[in-house]
Amino acid sequence: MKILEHLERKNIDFISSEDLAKNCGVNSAQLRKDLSFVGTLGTKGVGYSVKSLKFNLKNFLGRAQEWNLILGGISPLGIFLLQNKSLQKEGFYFLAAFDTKEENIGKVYNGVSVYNLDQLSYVLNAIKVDIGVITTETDPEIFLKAFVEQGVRAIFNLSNVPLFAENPEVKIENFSFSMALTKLSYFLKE
Amino acid sequence: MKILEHLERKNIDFISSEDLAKNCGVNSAQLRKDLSFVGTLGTKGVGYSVKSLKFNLKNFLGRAQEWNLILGGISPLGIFLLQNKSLQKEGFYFLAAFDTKEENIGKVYNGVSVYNLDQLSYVLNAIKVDIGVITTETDPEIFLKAFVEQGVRAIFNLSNVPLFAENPEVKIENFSFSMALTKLSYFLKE
DNA sequence: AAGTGTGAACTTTTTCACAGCT
DNA sequence: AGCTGTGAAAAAGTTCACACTT
Repeated sequence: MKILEHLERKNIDFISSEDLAKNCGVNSAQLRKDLSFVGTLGTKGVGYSVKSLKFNLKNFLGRAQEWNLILGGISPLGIFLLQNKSLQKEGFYFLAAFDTKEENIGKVYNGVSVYNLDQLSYVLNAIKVDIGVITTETDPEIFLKAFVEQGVRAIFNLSNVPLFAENPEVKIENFSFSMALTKLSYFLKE
Repeated sequence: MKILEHLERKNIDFISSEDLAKNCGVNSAQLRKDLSFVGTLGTKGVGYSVKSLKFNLKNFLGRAQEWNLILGGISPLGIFLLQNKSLQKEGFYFLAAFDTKEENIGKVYNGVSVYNLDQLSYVLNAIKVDIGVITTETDPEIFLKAFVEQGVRAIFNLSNVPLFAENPEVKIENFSFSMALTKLSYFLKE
């Protein structure tokens, strides 16, 4: 996606799987097979149109539309995400934030109000939410449970404790900085 | 790791691969095979000692020691990382930050000074650096190139453009919030 | 009895290689 | 001539199932 935009900026209109694969750090057959899963996107003897590939990929990945998010947990990372405008540019909008600590309730970050987690079902009556983002430092399970109970089917978990969904209807994406850095520390250690 | 600490807090001393696998959302045979790669850690008929497993895993993953980081790019995310104390608790220490914009040079965030990228080799004379963290919003390649040239072998790339190392001696870990959220948007789109 | 460690079977992913379109 | 789309082959990863240890 970002690579295609990069190519677009360089005014490259068409690209072969070979060249694109090099940009992505993968094998060209791999890339062709993956793209063929999206649809018949290339032209034999020519390659892929950067513009149309971007369009098709965007649709396929669900990035042609906008998505509504809620935040669980007013941590430094949570506040960072609310204040950061770049996710909005990508089509991801925070509509509300929730916390359990009384001192945080009622605060407003970049136009997003913080509600008590108790109010979740009440607030979700008024808005349609696609993704719940959990950034609390303690007890992420509380937010997971509450979000899933209220019908949120996609969870982005940025707390330090990895979460796993028993319900296959719910998709959880886990990420933590220390986990990512651990992969590098393992590499450095040989 | 975090799961083991969680168990420790619950005063669980020994755990079977079956139970631990449930906590990790994986198959128990998988878990046993993975752990056997680390060493002979379990006791037949009993299971794994949580404490000793944590110790062995920490060593294996290179997390028994501390690591020195440098930051490339004074973006909101970069400033967040410098100010956030939780990575220090995990043994990851930022020693210096680099930027190309004159207005940022000389600033200090949480005790970490911002230098001009030109000064990289000079600064690295004085300190040993393990991991370069790139958080710039534009031209992450500039930082990648400079870091790798100065012998940094592990790169954590948080810019929006994924990076790939041609040199197999260098390990790059890519992450972006929009990429992670895209996985969820794809899931929601079916 | 309980539960590890691990070969063997199975499944998935990746790569090769080439027929066929432009 | 150049490059895609895709079967077939190879490699990698996962699960089963059980001998063996405490």
